[in-house]
Amino acid sequence: MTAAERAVPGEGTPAKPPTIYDVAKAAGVAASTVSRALTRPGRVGAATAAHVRQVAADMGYKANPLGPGLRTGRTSMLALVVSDVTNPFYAEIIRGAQSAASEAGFILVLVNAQESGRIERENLERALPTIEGVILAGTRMSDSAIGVMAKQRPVVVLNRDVPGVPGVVLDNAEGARAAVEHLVSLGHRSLTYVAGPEASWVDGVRWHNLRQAAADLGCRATRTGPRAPTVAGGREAADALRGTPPTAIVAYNDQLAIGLMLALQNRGVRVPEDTSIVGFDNVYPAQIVTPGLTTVAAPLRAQGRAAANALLAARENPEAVAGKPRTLPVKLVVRGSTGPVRRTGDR
Amino acid sequence: MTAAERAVPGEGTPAKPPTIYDVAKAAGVAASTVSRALTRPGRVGAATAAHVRQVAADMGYKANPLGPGLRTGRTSMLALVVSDVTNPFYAEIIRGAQSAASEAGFILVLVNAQESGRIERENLERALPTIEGVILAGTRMSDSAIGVMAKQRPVVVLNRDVPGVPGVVLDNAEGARAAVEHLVSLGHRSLTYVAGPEASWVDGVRWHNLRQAAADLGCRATRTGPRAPTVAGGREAADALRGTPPTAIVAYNDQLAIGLMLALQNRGVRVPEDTSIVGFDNVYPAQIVTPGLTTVAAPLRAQGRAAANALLAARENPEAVAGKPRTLPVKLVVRGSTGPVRRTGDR
DNA sequence: TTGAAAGCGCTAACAA
DNA sequence: TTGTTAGCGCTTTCAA
Repeated sequence: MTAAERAVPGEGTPAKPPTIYDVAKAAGVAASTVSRALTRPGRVGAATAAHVRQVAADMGYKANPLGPGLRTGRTSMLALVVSDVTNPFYAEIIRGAQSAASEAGFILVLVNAQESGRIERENLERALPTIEGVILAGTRMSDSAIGVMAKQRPVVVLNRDVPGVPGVVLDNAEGARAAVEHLVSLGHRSLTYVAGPEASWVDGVRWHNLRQAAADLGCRATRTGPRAPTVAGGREAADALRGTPPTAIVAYNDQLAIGLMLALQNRGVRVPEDTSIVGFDNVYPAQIVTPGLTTVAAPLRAQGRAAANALLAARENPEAVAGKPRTLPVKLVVRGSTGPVRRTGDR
Repeated sequence: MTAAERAVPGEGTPAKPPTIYDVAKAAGVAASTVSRALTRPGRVGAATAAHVRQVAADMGYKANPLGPGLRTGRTSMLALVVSDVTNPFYAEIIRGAQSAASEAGFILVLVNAQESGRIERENLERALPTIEGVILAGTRMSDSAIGVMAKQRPVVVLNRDVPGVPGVVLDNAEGARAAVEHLVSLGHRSLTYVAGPEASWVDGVRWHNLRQAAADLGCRATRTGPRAPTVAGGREAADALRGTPPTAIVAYNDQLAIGLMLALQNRGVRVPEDTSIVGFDNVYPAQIVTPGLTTVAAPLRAQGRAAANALLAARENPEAVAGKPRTLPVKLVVRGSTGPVRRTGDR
């Protein structure tokens, strides 16, 4: 009986996938022998192994990871938590985590928080017993809640420094410096930072580094916000910028920068002639707006990969990965949204 | 002993989540009683039930779905297959499927094909034994391969008509008609359709309907392509459009339309003054480009939800859902990329 | 109303 | 080298 024959029995009745016992019976050996032949080829007679593998292949047998998972807790599943799947920021992170996971034979469970702490908690709790580790790409959990979870399962945090929990962050200092240097080289002597969410660790770091770099390079830096890290938030920020807008704006992220740019343009402000705008992340839409957005590019996909790999490493050896978060380099991508200062010394 | 105390025992040693036996022992009842108290409150004494629930809550007990999953195959997991997570087209679909799944107490496993049939097959095979059903949002599988899989697990296909497999499609006829009507009302008397991938079911349907609508409304329709359904594909299409571009272009999807628009603008073509452009889907970037893209909006999130719900329904009653795919309405969103014809009768 | 026991698919440990 | 057995966490019989 071939795989195809088994797969299409009556008609509507979904054919159950074959179990290891089906294979064992068909091959005339014990189930443990099948298991060994498939997972530990060395520990079984060559002829038997070949035969078993042949039979298993014919039947289309796939070991159900739930079986051993029950014993060992090894389900070959990882969870990735994002605050909103719809946010392009997560797209490349998801992709990176996905491919690293699947290369290691793992399945990726996507937990979408839908920007709600409650939904995040519910979904994560539901997934938790099933999975072997968690990547927190965007979360509303507190540091202490993360710490508690990290006691139960390996956890890797992205773009956040949670003491005692391994993390992958970006070189925000370098990014801020590059952005300011670029603006200064264009003749800008002051800039306005449009802040993101108040609670955001990254926001604090970015503003700190920006101010630092500005001070070092003789540039005045002011801060406005906080705003939601979205296009809508950017539009609001533009509305709040009454009168003549600043000559240079650095936004918390690309989404905010794009909203800002669109709203300012709508108001008749020319970008970059009147106002230069810089974002962070180099999200996909940044290259699609007109003019293209100058931005501090984050290696998003690499970040996703790094997170998944760190998790897999933590699974093997929980002690090894703790400590300082891993820092990934960033680089400034210059597009059309930044240009030389035109106006001189306005307020 | 409270949940917190159990959660943080030694230090580094990850605390195992409590099993039903832990709860049973703590509550002084049999495991089966715990199970009943938690899942079938009616079939257990009121006092016992309350007590057990209290103890379970204190210990932070969550039933591990893998246990019963082993018996019944009910793992409370659904898989969603997309050809590329990075594609904004899938963002809202993922979100819709995710929320419908999690409302039903299901976990969503994300299978990313990375535009490769091989990777898709590997990832899906790995996930298959674990999951209860599959949503194929974007797949390279053949109709027959899908049919075979549908015999083993409930399957729902998006934007494709696979005989015998439940599906959720868009009202492409209505969409095409709306697009053509809009263009005709602006004075356009001819349009060019830039086709998407050759193998795409949707592409065929869109072109067919477009031609039909154009014929009905006295408009000439020509076709060019096929192109990759991406911004890059759109740029290539623009390059291939030598000489004066058509006065009206309808693209296979928004991505293609955006690439087309950016490349044409780059070449000095004004949109919509020289050329009007219409896309399909109303993907997020469509509202961010300048001018905004006129597009046939698909209820992407609703589609994701509908697919997940159809899958859950199929799980209960496999026979009920087969038959004609469910059709979701679309509507034209008019933005700045379309305008009245300026030039007259150029070839 | 409650408890005891069996079994889901698999593999590790023990026997032969 | 191979087979037998036990047990992972849970629910569902079957008994009490």
